[in-house]
Amino acid sequence: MTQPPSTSAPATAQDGPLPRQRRTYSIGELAKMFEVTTRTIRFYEQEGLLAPERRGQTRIYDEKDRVRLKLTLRGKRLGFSLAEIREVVMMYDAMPDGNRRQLRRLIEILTDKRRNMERQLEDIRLMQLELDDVERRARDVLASLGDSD
Amino acid sequence: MTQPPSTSAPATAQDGPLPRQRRTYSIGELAKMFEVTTRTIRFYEQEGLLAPERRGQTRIYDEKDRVRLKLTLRGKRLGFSLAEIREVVMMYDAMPDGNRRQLRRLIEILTDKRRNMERQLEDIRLMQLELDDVERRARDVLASLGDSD
DNA sequence: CAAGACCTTTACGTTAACGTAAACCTCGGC
DNA sequence: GCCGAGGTTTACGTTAACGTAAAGGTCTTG
Repeated sequence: MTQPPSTSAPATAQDGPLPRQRRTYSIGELAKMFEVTTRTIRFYEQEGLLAPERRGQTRIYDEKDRVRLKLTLRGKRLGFSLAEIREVVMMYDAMPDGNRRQLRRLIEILTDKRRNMERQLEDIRLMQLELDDVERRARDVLASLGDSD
Repeated sequence: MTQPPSTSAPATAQDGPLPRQRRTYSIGELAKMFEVTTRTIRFYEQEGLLAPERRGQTRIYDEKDRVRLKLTLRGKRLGFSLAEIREVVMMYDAMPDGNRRQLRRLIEILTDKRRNMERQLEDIRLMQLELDDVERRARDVLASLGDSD
């Protein structure tokens, strides 16, 4: 282990309240924490979504990196491409000294994403109804199979 | 969504009582209707998600096919793979004469999907908050840029 | 000092979901 | 008769998002 064995991470796969003291993480820790491979994390860096510091060769991730990874994975679960995620993330970073055009563009993108979310909400609602229906039918058939088989 | 009723029945002479209600679609019609390419629709067939009838070489889609395509595309928007979608669709079709094991398996899958939906709902909620936050900041910066730029 | 355990880079492989192109029918209209 | 707008098959190409393997560095622990 390259890390000080002070506190072993719980590896809950979700973000939990981790000890305030531990401000940095190794790539392996993050990988376990979010249940992804180290390859994935390195790939995200290569795609410009993460930029951890280095101690020698070794990557050192801090709280900000961890949050980014979390947001990235959430975006992925919602079907965003890494390119889309990067677009927002990078613009967010460039915001403080962004010019009007960039900011308007960012807001435009956000509005678009929001519309996307709305549609997904509706899709989920409909899909849930579908699933309910199918399951109900399945249970009916199963019940009707009662004593025969 | 509702298109002019262009029944693709040739309406040749020798007309018997044409089954009203029996609307059919060409592949091109469906493609336009859902804003996908014909390639996509053929691909879905190849993957076992659609099974249109044929008149000669030509594919003839009916109402059931259209609904299937709609559900498939909705599933896709929610991040399901075609394999996952097919799994549910095929089990649904095989339901009537399915055995216990198959039905239980189907219900199992459905429960899994439902969990998936729940998580997505939460993800969307969180993502919306994120987007709100970013947009608010962006607007703040934009406002503070008031007279300078 | 050797063995693990963890990290690194480089680079080729894989899968899903189509895109794209070629080469071909077939039909209704001018 | 031919033309354009549809349809068809076959088959190779592409992209995103990693997987996987090789070959090697650095600790630390027995």
